[in-house]
Amino acid sequence: MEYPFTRIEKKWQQIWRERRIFNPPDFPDKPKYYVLSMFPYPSGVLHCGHFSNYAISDAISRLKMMEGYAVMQPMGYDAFGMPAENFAIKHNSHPRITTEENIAAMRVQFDFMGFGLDWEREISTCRPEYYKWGQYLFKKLYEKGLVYRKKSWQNWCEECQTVLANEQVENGQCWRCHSEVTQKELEQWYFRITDYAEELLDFSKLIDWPERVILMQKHWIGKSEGTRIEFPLEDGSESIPVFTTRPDTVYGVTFMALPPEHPLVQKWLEEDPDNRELHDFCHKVINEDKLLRAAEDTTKEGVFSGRYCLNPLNGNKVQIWVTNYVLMDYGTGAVMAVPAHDQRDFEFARKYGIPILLVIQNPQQDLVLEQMTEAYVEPGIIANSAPFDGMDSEAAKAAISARIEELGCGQVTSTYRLRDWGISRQRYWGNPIPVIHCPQCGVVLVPDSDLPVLLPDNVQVGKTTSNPLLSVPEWYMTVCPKCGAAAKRETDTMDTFVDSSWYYARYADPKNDKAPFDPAKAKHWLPVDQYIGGIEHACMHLLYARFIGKFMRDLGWLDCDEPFSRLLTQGMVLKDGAKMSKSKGNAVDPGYIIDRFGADTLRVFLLFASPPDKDVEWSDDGVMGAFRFLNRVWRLIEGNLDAIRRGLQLNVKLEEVTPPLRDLLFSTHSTIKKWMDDCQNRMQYNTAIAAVMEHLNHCVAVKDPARLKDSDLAVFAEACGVIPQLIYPFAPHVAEELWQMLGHEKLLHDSGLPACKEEFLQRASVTYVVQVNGKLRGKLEVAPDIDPEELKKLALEVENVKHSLQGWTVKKVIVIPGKMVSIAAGKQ
RNA sequence: GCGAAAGUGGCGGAAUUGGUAGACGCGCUGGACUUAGGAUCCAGUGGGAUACACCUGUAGGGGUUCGAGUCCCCUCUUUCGCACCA
Repeated sequence: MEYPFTRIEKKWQQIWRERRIFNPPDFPDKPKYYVLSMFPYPSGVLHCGHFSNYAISDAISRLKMMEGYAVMQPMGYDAFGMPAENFAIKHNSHPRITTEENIAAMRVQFDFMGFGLDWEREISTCRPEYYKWGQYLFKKLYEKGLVYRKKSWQNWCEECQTVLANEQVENGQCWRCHSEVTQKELEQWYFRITDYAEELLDFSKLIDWPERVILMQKHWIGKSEGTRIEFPLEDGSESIPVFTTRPDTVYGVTFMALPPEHPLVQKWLEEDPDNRELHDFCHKVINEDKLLRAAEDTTKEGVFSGRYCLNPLNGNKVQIWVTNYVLMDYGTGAVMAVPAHDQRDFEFARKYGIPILLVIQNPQQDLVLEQMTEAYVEPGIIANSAPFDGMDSEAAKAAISARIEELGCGQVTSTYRLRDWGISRQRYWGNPIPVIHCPQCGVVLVPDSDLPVLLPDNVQVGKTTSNPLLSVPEWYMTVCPKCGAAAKRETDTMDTFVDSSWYYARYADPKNDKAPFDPAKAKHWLPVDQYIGGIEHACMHLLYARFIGKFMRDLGWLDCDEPFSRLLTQGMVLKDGAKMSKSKGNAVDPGYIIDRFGADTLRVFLLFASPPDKDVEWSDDGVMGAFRFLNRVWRLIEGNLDAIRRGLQLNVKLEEVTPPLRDLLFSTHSTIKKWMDDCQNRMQYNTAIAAVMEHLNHCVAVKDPARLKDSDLAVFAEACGVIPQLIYPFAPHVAEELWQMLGHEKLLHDSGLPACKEEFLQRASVTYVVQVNGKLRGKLEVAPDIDPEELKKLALEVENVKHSLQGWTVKKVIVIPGKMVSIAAGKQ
């Protein structure tokens, strides 16, 4: 017989809805707990990965409710973006329509699972009431000088017909469609995330973020400390700033390396239209595949520009080369080349016969220039550097930097690998950038009263090769809000990561039509206490959201430094070792599983299969195992209902409990203890469930419960009676039903945590293991408070121990309280 | 190349501070029961062996320790992130 999961699940979903247990007020009288899962893109289907994510967040949420918190667990849709646009093209429809249809379809699936979500707070980023405030936020950023426009070489995805931010390029491919990313020169809007680089490196306010994610962000931001030095051009007209982490090698500079994109190089190209060599080289390199050009094994190439600059420290003439190995967008976009002490410069200098000058000597073994096959990059003793000779090179870094600052030709500084966030997208289905381009006034922000800039509906989606909004003149043709002249709207839309960089705050006040949210409400609910999502967003969404969170704090809208206190990166759901996907044909339909075994079974399976942060390997048999477990729980309680209900009225009198039930009593309380530790401290639900299974096995083993004497019956009833509480976070529907059957009035979220009573954790006897030289040789059942000396004596008298000690001499006996006696013996 | 994490039965995974390796589940083997089910219950299940005083075993090799899956050194493999960052 299978337990009636369909009836039960429907019933409790309805009761929860009616009692509004998942709809906390704005200012609850209990302490708050904010649980958030990264919102999904509305594809129309929830797959196993979603369910695994939400099963985890729902378990946390229900646990916190039992613990007495007012829990908010909202849900919404990351609805703008390329996939929606492509989906609509494929179905010959409009993204607005397909997106809303998909949202409706997904809502049904959410409901089937019975997740404790507050649907009154639902948001969808593609609705004007939401994106209006994204535009407002853009304006705030602009007003604070954190938005600018710049023409430069962009990561361009031909397939998606749009640019991509650096974070969105993976191994030279688009993060979404995995087609090759090329370079295109475009004028783009940027958010100055680099202004927050230093603060983004401060991870101290994050309580439980995976070390891995912190490390990834740290590397991504890539702070490096060094010195900025100005190298004046020979003619004195201007100077080239460089950034170096090796100021100790300045005297060894023999050439200057510039990328073709460098403004000075661009200027020279204009001045010397006839310099074919330079023109050809620059043209070739700029149009080269960026990935290829950046590859480490790409041959270093360059041409001499024919110009010189001067080393500010000694006045030496320095050749200026245009090369393919310097990046325009890192540091100052120029490198002082020290071939003796930098491998790249070394290779380049050898290839083009540029002089090499040793300025650091290896203290172990003198370097001889002619014999060097690679650069010497280790610290050493300064040489050929006039006043600094003989100094330790590490000390010289500071000394030479100080000298540079004294001379006024540079300063100690830091530079970051992180670039500003390019947020323009040449796509239709996104939030319009609230800007008007006026021929007279230039860039003009759309006044607040005109927000939102509504996305027009009548766009020829997918038919254009250029920005789709350019096909709607009646939309982009407008008048300048300042001077009234004919003007043109910005036709780029915002990166969808802008939408998701502040949504967590909107949930605190999702229907506000006067502001993005009421700061008082947001300050109450934020930060998010537990955030859950995939690790793929480590350097994208999670970095952007931290940045915008800090910005909103600086506006006074929030009072937390970090939007997400705790982060859990959940694993993927795999089948046959590979990520489930429709294209691979290995996807499992969660709908079928729910129909056949119920939502609780699916949840238990997903949570039991592995710890939350590890991948889950799908297994049909595993689902059966979860189903069997819930059936066993059902049969235990339903089959002994009268006895349990009777026993729950009785008190446990310890002295009257018979030994087998004494063990069950211990099991009840040690299980509660382990369960609490696993759920609250370790966030390891697989072992929490395993502990309940083990306890269930003990309960089931009790024979003829109805005939137990009072104290034994009380123990049995308590043992069984606590199980609904223990499975509530994982299988809430069946838990709630059983809890009600046991006669409880309150719902489980309001039942408090099960109590572990220390006095029942005392056992009548303890098993000690006896080891001889690390090998298990016997066991002892003794009183828990046995005298150690007595215990040693007993251990040495164990038959098997005596036998294995024959011909050996005992050297030491070690007692590990409650666990073992270890005997060290030697040959004598 | 650099950085990080990991490697435990036939499988998913336990072992939290160095203390009985393999909890729990799946699968498998044998049995019981049966209004034959995707049922339930009982027993067994790391590998050996001369099968209850044994040996061996956590990728491989060394080391520390009374005791190592856990700590240290070396090697191998896998996964992930970054990748000319000056």
